[in-house]
Amino acid sequence: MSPTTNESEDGMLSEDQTDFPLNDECNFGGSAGGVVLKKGPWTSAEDAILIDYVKKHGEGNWNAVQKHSGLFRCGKSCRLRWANHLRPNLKKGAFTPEEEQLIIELHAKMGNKWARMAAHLPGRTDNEIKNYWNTRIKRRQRAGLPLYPPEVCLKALQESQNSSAFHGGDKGPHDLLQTNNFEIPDVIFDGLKANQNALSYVPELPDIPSTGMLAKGLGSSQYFSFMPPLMHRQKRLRESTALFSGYGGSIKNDCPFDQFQDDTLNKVAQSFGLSFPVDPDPITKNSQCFGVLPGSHTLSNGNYSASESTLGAVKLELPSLQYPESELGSWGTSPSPPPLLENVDAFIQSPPPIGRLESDCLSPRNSGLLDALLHEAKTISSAKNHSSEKSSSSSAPGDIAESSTLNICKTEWENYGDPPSPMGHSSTSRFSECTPISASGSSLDEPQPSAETIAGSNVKSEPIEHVWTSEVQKETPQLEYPCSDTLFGSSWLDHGSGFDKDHAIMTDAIATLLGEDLGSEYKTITPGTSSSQECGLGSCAWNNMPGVCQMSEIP
DNA sequence: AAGTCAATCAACCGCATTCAA
DNA sequence: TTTGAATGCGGTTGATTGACT
Repeated sequence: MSPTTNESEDGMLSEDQTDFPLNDECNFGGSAGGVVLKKGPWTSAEDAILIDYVKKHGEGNWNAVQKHSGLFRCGKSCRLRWANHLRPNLKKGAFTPEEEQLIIELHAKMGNKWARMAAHLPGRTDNEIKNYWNTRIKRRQRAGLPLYPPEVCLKALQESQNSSAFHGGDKGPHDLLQTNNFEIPDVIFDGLKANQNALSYVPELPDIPSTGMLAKGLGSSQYFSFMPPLMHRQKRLRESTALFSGYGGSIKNDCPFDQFQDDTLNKVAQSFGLSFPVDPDPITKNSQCFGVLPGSHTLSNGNYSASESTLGAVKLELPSLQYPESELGSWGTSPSPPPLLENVDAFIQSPPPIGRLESDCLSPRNSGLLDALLHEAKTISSAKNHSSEKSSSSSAPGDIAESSTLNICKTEWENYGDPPSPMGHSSTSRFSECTPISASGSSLDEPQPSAETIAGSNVKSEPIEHVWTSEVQKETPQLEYPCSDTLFGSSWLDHGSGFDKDHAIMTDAIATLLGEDLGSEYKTITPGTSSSQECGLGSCAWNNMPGVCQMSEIP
């Protein structure tokens, strides 16, 4: 596309481009010194003026351009034009395959840090990269393809682990793994594994950086199905704060979940940010799952537009969930799921410590990712199950405060979560999407490999455009369901009286949240161990999911 | 050939950060 | 320390183009 339009123009002012109102911040209240600033495409003459100005004065001080050059453009526009089109050494044309690969890798590590990514691509601009990426996302989403090729995930993972191993979580020497301010040391996960039983509670974890998300093992392409709605991160913070301010602020004291009404569910649904890559009718199913009525504005508010609902569209940007360090500390806010289920275990198996509840309750800054999902599930469900014994000392610390009012949440969840097929999307794949994939087609539901296994050569790379479909899952002859001890952490049952109950609570809540289909695929492993009557969730098909509705049957 | 739709790209917009007065 | 301007960044929008029907 030509960077300029109307080459015949003199580049100064044209009637049709200057008579509209100007209202952005670079217009100095609509004009600069009474001069209406021009907007719209640049002309070659304007380019020439700008180039000449920069030659004389150098870059910067863009607001002075208009004053000194007679160019009726605001400083921001000048800067953008220069940076994106006029500065020397800009590389034009399509991205090379190498560049594309690098973009993918960088995005897997950085998220939507276009400027930083551009720094790794000489001659390319952040705008170019951003446009490319957005186009690519749309394309892949439309095709139902995973966002990240498996090899990218693996590479990221390996690099991360190398970084962790050799640098103890410090930044590796390779800038590809350069961390932003939001990245937590990889050692945290190591510590989680090592101290899984010792950890009292995971909320001590700071925000899991999206940056390291893939690198930390959950980089499965399928993972993008859990991508939260993409918002400007500051907006997210603000909005989520506002979103839950009614809860967060009150939760400390009263946890007034009487507010947890229908719109609350909508909000929680938003916070989960669930989307379904190939779900033919995600709106409906999401709605069913989360109690969002079809047609509700909530989904669109949650950045799921009807037109793009299938995939959450461009909003599905995984690693960019990066919050300032100042925002870290509440595990429930973790923007990313833990890389492996064993880390999920660590996240969900331990009861919250006293004093953490306020930040954990309903996870003010929900990631929409699995850990948050699980956490909220646990929180909600715990409320129900503990409500009658909130004073019981057997309850895990923190549960007490959750109890009574959260019960309302659960009730609401049940009200909304009971439709026979809340998600219409295999919950097996739900979990699969949150776990590293063995590209050989083996299911993620297979016994969860260690991070080392995933990182290692055991994992065969798939073609970049590998499609993760239900067929792939079906190829897996058996879904060796990681049972409760694997999926949810053995310590659930190992920690004494409170934990087996929590275990059931947790899984029950997951069932409530995720819907019915999970059971169907697990049924092949432990068939017929339960019937719907066993489940208090009515039509909940989780009855077929061992370790969920039949949790008590797990030894 | 005309109309429609999707892809692409440039530019805009709003917000956050930085920095100097 | 405060304030406001300058700058940077990321998300979004709208125009253009090309493919398809």
